[in-house]
Amino acid sequence: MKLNRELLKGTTETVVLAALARQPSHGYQLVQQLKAQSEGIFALGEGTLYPLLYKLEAKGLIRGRWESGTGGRRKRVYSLTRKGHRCLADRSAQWDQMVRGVALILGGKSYA
Amino acid sequence: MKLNRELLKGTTETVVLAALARQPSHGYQLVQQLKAQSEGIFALGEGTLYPLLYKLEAKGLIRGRWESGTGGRRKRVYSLTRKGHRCLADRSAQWDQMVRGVALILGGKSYA
DNA sequence: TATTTATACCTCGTATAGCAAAGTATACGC
DNA sequence: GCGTATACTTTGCTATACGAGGTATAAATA
Repeated sequence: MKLNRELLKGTTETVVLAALARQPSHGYQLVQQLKAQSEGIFALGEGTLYPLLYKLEAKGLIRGRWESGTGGRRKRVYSLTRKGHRCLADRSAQWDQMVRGVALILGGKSYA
Repeated sequence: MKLNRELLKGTTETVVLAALARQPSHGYQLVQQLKAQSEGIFALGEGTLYPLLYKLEAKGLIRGRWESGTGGRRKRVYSLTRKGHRCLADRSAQWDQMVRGVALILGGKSYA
């Protein structure tokens, strides 16, 4: 099932923060991790993820460090800052509220 | 708790369809119903709702009829079309998928 | 009667998220 | 040497939601 693009908005930041909270990671890896761990729901394009990472870093929620792994191929590994952890907690709570709000309207009906 | 604006994106259409499925209603009434029924989560502005209703009608998901109630104050009452019911079923399923996907990433942790 | 408040609708400009597409560059297998 | 996978970067596009303003009528109140 292809999800409505708009549905993802606002949650993307949250899932990226959550993924980085579990384990520091770099962009290319994140794209694949998120897709795999969410069973294809969060199949972010690179054009979505990289600008998002820059924004999160500019906001001080994550910090990136250049690493030159095997050979010389550089990659930028991001991890959550303390501020990022606080933000994740907040976003997570907001998400719960959101789910609750939708449930109140949809009211458990299936509409199927 | 003030929700991130972006979080609402994509769900707004769904909750409006769901509200109209329960009971035909007009714009001004919908704004208040949604706010009340969702405990303040879906506090849509009129500048959000009215254009949304026009779009839903243009897509054939809802149909509006002018009614002149008490006195001469006109109001436009919307109800779901058959296509609207099908769309709601689809949106509802997408929402469930979405919630499932986020749960897979956030993994039940509280982050609090 | 005059004024305020509530009802009800309409519209424009702005901010921003996510995406597709294109580009750059290095490492690895064949 | 050549294709593929890795890894990062940037640009332009579309769509959504919102704030702020506007119009107009009915009801309440002073």
